[in-house]
Amino acid sequence: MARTQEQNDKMSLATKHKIIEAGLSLFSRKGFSKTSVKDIAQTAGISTGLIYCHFSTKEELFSEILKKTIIEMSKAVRFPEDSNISPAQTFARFTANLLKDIQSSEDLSDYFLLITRCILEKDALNLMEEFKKSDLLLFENTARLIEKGQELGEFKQGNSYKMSLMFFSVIQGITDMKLFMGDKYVAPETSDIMTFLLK
Amino acid sequence: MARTQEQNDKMSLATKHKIIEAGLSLFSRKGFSKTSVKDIAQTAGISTGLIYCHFSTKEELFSEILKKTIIEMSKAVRFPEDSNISPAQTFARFTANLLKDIQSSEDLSDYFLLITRCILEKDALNLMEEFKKSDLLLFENTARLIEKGQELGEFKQGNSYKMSLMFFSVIQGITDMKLFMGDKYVAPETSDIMTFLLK
Amino acid sequence: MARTQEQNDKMSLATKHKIIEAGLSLFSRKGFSKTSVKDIAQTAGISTGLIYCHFSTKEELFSEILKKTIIEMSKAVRFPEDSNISPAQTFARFTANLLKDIQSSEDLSDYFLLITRCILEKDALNLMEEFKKSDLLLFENTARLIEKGQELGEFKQGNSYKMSLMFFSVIQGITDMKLFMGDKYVAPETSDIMTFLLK
Amino acid sequence: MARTQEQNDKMSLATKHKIIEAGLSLFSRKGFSKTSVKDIAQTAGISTGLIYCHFSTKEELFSEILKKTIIEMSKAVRFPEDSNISPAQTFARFTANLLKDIQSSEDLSDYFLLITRCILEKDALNLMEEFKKSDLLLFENTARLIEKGQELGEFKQGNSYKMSLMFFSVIQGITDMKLFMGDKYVAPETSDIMTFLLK
DNA sequence: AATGAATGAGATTTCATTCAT
DNA sequence: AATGAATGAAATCTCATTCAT
Repeated sequence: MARTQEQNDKMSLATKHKIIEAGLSLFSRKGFSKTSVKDIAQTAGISTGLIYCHFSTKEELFSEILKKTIIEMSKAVRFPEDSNISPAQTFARFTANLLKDIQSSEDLSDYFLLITRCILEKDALNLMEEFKKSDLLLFENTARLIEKGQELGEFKQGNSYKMSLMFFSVIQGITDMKLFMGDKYVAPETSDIMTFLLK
Repeated sequence: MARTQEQNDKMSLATKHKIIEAGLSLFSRKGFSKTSVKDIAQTAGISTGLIYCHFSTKEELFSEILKKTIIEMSKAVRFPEDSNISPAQTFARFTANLLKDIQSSEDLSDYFLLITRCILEKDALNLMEEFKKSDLLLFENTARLIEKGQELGEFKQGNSYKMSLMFFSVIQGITDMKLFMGDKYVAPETSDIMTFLLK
Repeated sequence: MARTQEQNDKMSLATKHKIIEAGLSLFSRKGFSKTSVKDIAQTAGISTGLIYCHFSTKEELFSEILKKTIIEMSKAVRFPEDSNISPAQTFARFTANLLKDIQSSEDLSDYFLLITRCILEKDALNLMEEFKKSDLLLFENTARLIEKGQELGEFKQGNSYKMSLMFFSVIQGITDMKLFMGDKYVAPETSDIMTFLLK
Repeated sequence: MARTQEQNDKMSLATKHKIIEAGLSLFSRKGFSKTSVKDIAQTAGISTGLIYCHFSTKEELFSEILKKTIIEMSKAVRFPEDSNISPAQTFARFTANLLKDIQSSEDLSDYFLLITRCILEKDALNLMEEFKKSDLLLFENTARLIEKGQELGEFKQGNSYKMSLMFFSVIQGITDMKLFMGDKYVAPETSDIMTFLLK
C-alpha cells in the first residue's frame, strides 16, 4: 500500500528542514563558495541528489535560507505593541541576547553571520531583490521601534531609519570581528552599543 | 644582449606590483572565490602563468595582499607622536576620511572591503596567523591612541583594546552595509561614530 | 475487501496502456534521451515507481513501444486480399493519409517519428533485434503488395524488397524534414512519391 | 622565451580541428545525448577540460559542427556556373557519390547523419535558427540548380524549392534507413532517385 | 622572465532505478 | 498494485596549477 499523502508530506518536510538546517550552519560558517552541496548533504545525513528534489540549484537553496533568516530576524526584533516593555528595554534585551549568542556562536548570530559572510560573496543587487521581497521589514520595524523610543523620550532625536541602519551596522561589524578574531575578540557590552541611541 | 641584473629586478618588481594592484581591486570587489587567477592576470595585463613566477598559489597571493593592506591601514591610523593634533582630532579625521571613501567606494574603503569580504571567506584561524605576523599592530596602535585620548581627558575611560576593537567593528559593519545596500544605505555621521569614544 | 483477480488484471492492463500511450507520445516528440521516466509517469498520471512494475527498464519500455508501433504500421499497410482495391490505390491511399498526418502531426506520423527520432538515438544493432522479432513484417508486407502491383502491370518492374525499402526511405525522409523545418516545409504530393513505383 | 603568437595560434587551431573532427564523428554515429564530452576528448586525444577552452558548452560545440557541416554540404552541391556539366549530370554525380558514401559510411554521409540524428534530438526551432544563419543556402542552391535543369528541359516542371526539399528528403530517408538497417539495407540506384526530377 | 595551451581534480546537476511504506 | 522520497553513478563544467616553448 502506498504511503498516504500525509506521510509523504511529513517525510518531505522533515528532509527539507534537515537541508535548511545544514545549509544555514555551513553557509554561515564557511560561506557560499566554500560550502559544497555534498557538504550540506553529508551534514544533513542524506544523499547529494536528494537536495535537488527540494531545491533546483545551490543558489536557490541559499536564497531560501536567506529569506527564512531575514524573516526570523525580523520576528526577533518585533516590538510587542501592547506590552509594558519600553523600546529601550526591548533593544537592550535584543542586544544582550545577540551579544551572548555571538560570544557562544549560536542561533541569532548564525543569522547575522549568514548575511555578513554570504551576501558579500554574491551580487549585492541580486540579494537586495530578496530583501525587497521581505520588504526591508527588519530595518523598518526597527526604525518604528526607535520612533516609539523617541516619542517616549528614551532615545536621541534623529532620522530613525538611519539610526536603525547604524544599529545593524554595529551588530554586523561585531559579528564579523568575532568570527575573524575568534577567542581574541573582546566583545563590547550592551551599554556600549546603546550609547548612540540613548539620551 | 642580456638584460642587466638591475633591469631584470626592476621589471620583476613592476610585474609584482601590477599583480598586487589587480588582486586588491578584484578580491575586494568580488571576493576570493569569485576572483579567478585568470581574471587577475587579465586585469594586470599579463599572462596567467606569470603570476606563478611571483606567488606560488592563489592563497599566497591573497595573503600577501592582505598583509600589505593591514600594514597600509596601520600606517593610516598611526598617531603622530610629536604633533599638535589631539587623539580626538586624529580619530575624527580618520573617520571622516573613511566615511567619505566608503560613500565613494575608494582607496581606504578597499582595504576594509578586502578584510570584510575576503577574510570571511577563508579560515579565520589561518588568517589570524597572518595577523599575528603583522602583530595585530593596527588594533594596538589604535588602542595606544585611545589611551592618549583618555589621558588627555578627551575619551571615555575603559579597556582601550576593547574600545579599539569596537571602533573597527563599527567601521567594518558600515562598510558591509554600504556594500550590501548600495545607494539605499544612509551612512552615519562622524559624530555618530565618535559617540562610542567621546565623553 | 480484496479485489478479484479479474479486476486486478483489468487495472494492470489499463495502467500499462496509459504508460505506453504516454511513452509513444513523448518518445516520438522529444526523443529517447530527452524523455525522462518521470515525464512519462506524469503524462500517464501515475507514479514513477509504478512504471517499474510493468517494465524493468526505460530501454524495455521503449522497445515494447517500438514493437507495438511496427506492428501497428504493418497493419496499416496490409493489403486487403479479397478487396476490389488495387495495389496502386492502396499505396495512394496510404501515402495520402500519411502525408495528411505528417502535415497535421497526427497518428500515423507519430509512428514514423518514433522510428526516425528514437531508433537513431540507440544502437541500431540492438534495435534490429527487435525488428527481427517483428520479422521485418512491414517491409515484407509492402514488398508483397508491390509484387501484386507488378503482376497487375501497375508498377514498374524491379526488386520488390528494394522498392519497399525505397518507399519507406522516402516517407522517413519526409517525416524528418517536416519535423526539422516545421512550417517552412513544403510537402510533396502523393503523385510525387508514387513516381518511382508507377509505370 | 614565450611561444610566438603564430606558434600559439597554430597549436590552438590544431586542437580545435581535432575536437571538431572527433565531435563530428561521434555526434553523427551516436547522437548528441549519447556522446559525452569525455568521449570526444578521448577520441581527440586531449583532456576533457581543454574542450572548454575552445567551446563554452557542449551545445555550442555541436552548433559549430552543425554549421560547418551545412556549409560543407552546401559547397558540395554548388553548381559550377561556367562548366560544361549539365544540371542533370551534376545531380547524378552528387547522388552517386552520396550513395557510395552512404554504402561505405564515409564523408558526405556523415554530414547527413549528423543532421538526421542530431537535429532530431534537439529543438528543431533552435536549430532552424542555425540554418537561417546559413541562409538555407543548401536548399536554395539546389533549387537554383533545378531551375537551370528545367530551363534546359532536363527536369520536370514544378516548384523548384519544393523539388529541392523532396530531393533532400529522399536522401535523408535513405541515410536513416541505412543507419537503421545496416547491412540489411539494399540501397536504391542513382536512377531511382533521379526519377523524381527527370522528365 | 613570459606565454597561454593543457591538465585533472572537484564542483554542480541530472536521472534511471530502488525501496520503505 | 502503488507511491514518491531517496540513492548514486555519471554527466557537464570550472579553474588552480603545470609545462613546453
